[in-house]
Amino acid sequence: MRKSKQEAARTRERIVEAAALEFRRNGIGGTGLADLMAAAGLTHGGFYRHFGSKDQLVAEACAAAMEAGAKTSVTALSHHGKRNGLEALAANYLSKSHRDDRSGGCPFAALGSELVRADEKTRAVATEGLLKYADLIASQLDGMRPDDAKRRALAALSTMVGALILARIVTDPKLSAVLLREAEKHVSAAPRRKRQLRVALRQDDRHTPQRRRGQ
Amino acid sequence: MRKSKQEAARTRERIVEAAALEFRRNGIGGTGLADLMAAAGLTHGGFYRHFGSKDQLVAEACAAAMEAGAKTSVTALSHHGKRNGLEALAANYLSKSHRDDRSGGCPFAALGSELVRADEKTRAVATEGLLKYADLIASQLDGMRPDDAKRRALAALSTMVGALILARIVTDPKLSAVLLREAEKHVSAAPRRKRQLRVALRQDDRHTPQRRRGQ
DNA sequence: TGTACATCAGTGAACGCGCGTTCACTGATGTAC
DNA sequence: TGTACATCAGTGAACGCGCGTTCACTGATGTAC
Repeated sequence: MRKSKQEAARTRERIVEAAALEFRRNGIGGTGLADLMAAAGLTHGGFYRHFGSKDQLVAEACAAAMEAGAKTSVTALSHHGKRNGLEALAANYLSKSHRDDRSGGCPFAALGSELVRADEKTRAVATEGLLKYADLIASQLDGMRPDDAKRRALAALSTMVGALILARIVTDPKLSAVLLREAEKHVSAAPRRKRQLRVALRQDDRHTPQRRRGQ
Repeated sequence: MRKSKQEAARTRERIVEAAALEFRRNGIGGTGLADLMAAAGLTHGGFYRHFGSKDQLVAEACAAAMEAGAKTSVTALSHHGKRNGLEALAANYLSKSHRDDRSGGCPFAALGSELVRADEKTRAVATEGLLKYADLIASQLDGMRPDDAKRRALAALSTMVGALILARIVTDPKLSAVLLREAEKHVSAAPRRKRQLRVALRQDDRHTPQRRRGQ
């Protein structure tokens, strides 16, 4: 029953992809290797031909989920309409469809409190993914100094992850929707508001010439 | 070996309190009933004299953790110095000591992604806790219409929960600190900024008489 | 290029282990008279 | 108030179960000559 190297490599990828889905759907602790291998179309015995332990798969599946999440966001960016990039990202992330699709969504929201207790390797992978995602957000914050943008991106990411988790926990659908909506407003409005404030204050300092003229 | 009703009631409370700690420390799935009963100074056999199932304990422990979390925040409010209430709450929640004390901290941050998969009863308890906590935050947002305050409180809570989870996952201590700091700035600065903006715009509309005078 | 042999991907049974849950038992507490 | 009995909090062994992991086995693939 030996398979070719090519086939074996494809099998391995299939296991990682199935794991990335199943871990996010049922949690890491809630997903058994037998179920997982079955989801990849295999029996559980073959698992250790590809991975040294479940923990190793966890790290790889986490990396795959991070990659997929970033890809989804890039797609959301390229497909958005008149809104700016940050608003498009926030609207996509804080949508009801994302809330209701745990297995295909953000790994931080799906696995957050399990990742806290994961081993060093997995947490390092998650850290790298977080930085990549933050950079993606920061790249959409034009008109800010790069390090300001990055810091603001981290705050935006915190808000999005927190809101998505809370929106998934809550039993009241209305409250769930409010959580998503308010986070979206908060995330996408803040930078504009800041700019607006800066403008307002500058006009104030300089005595708002345009309005003066009209007065 | 029968114990008096009073003693039994105290035992029950001890189990719930131990569970509230252990679940947050090791996760719900990661905490066995035997460990838990041992932590309460008992053997595991007696568990079912007090609870119908582990799930029932999960719901009660979740409620207890919510209660404790709210209490901590109220304490933080009463002990704060010159800062306003929201800043005191955010500083307390987003402190390194909270980050490093999972077992005594916010249940949403400690159990977030496990609560998503918890049963209806537990999620209802969590929902109630969330609303209580949001009200507490909202009560510190003076100068806003009550429903605006409540909505903003939900966004602030999302940011705090998300930031704390991410700060706990991340392997880089510097990044962890930045996550906390930026979230704190974001949460506690936003309302003030908004007020400032409103003031600036109003002054602008009314032609800022004071500044004019000095001009 | 053809042959003989080693490799190893995948199967399915089995391993020890810890889990949630059950149960017979103990003996102090609570209750009925 | 005292006595006899039922209750039941807590113990410790045992239950079936699913977990991660191991292993003997199969047979197609890869390799050495």
